[in-house]
Amino acid sequence: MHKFGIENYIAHLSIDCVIFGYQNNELKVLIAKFKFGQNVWALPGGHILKTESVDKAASRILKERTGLENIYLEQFRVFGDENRIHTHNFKEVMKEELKKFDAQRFTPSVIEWLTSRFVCIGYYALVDINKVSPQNGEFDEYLEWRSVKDIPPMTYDHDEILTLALTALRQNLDEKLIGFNLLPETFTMREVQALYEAVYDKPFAMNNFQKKILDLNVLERLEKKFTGAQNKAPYLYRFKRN
Amino acid sequence: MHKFGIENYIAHLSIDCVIFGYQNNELKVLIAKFKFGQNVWALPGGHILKTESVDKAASRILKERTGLENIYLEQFRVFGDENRIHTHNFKEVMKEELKKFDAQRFTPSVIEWLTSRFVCIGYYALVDINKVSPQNGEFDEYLEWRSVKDIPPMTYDHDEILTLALTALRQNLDEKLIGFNLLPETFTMREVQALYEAVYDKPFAMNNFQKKILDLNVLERLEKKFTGAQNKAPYLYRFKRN
DNA sequence: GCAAAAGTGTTTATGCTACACCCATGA
DNA sequence: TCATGGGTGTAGCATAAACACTTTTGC
Repeated sequence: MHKFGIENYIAHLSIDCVIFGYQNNELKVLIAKFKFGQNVWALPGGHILKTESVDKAASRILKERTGLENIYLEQFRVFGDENRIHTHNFKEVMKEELKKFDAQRFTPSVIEWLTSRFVCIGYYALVDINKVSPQNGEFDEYLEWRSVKDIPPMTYDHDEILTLALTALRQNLDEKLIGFNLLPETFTMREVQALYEAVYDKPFAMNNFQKKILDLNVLERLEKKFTGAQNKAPYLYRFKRN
Repeated sequence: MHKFGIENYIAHLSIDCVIFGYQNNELKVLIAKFKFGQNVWALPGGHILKTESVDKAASRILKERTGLENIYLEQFRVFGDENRIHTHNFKEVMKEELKKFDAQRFTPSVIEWLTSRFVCIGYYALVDINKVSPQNGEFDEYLEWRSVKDIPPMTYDHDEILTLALTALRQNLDEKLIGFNLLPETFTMREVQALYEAVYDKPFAMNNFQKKILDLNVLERLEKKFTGAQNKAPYLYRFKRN
């Protein structure tokens, strides 16, 4: 493999992505376990080509990790502390490990570039978890969907980035109707409610919730869904396409 | 003057500031008229030192232009289009003018650096307009407070940056109680209302507005303000410090 | 029929809007 | 005493929360 092409990317500026999915009544985040170090976790991220827009870079990075295009993506904050990388212990581990990893590809100057100070643009993404086939990045041992309630400590300031992404998601879920990006094509009202409960980590009353969602006038009711359970079959809904 | 120290700054990353003030019942923005070109206007901006945080860079830039410290500042969006500078006519004007301006200070490599592709972090600031003494930047002929309703076309995508700053301000004014940063130490309820009317560009009913603001429980009522007008003297208020 | 969960209707509380009214001030 | 604008109270409306009830499904 040829040398890592630092000259193609904007230096000192990176993107980190908080990829939200929803499964088994839990809000989940796709995080990466590194090959380096012991039990080192991080948010998927990447760099911006000198010739591409920041938004396109985020889409590209998302596609590389999930295989999906046209993902719902939202830029939510810049993390620009001067010490967010510099004072972190993991920086030195990273330097050592990169050297051992592939000396051809990661020359001293590349390693210096990769471990220098970075300003990070935080994006969050909403995906239908069933459609995603996670793809390891170059430094990833594997990717894993983890409940937001069970996130291991992550490198640098990634814990803070996740926290603020969740805050931004909560603020936008209602207003921008983005929650439906987390659900499959058709879904029951109960599933929408369970999603909201997972995001906000609190219960909603069924009748009021249903009224609120239907009053948004963005769903169309389809046929009933017979599950074989001995109770009334719930209706399926679909997001209206105008 | 010595050479412009590009080596001290992060390349391809800049900050632009929308500085809001309030005067004569109008919401105003501090914008700069350039020495270069004809009638060229821009938002105040600057670069980020390699050793300083993004937030501190924004504070520094604000202090350079307004003389104020501890300004209310909010990062609201990143502008990362790959062509936001590149395809803009003004880029070529800028290159020419910088060369003529000071060939010692603006060497070809510095000019190349300054007119290359930039990703911009947008901040908005709220200031008490009476406390500000505008200071010209290096390229500014003068700075001017202009009503948001009377902004001349600005360079690059600065018009869009201003529009989105105003959107962000409107979203935050209520929730974060930031509006009081635009007012002097003490003020009447009528003045608060006029400020809100200027920001949202719509009228509010006096009694309901007063109730809403007082219910926030963040103001303390002081003595009356006698203006000599032949009507009931309004109370002065002050923002509570806890 | 019965348990389980879906779905709907009604009442209550809350907050916002609109209207009506009173009060202080200086000429 | 009057015009002017400040300040307060209350009724009406719309929205949201709480409570109660009916319906469907498979055993």
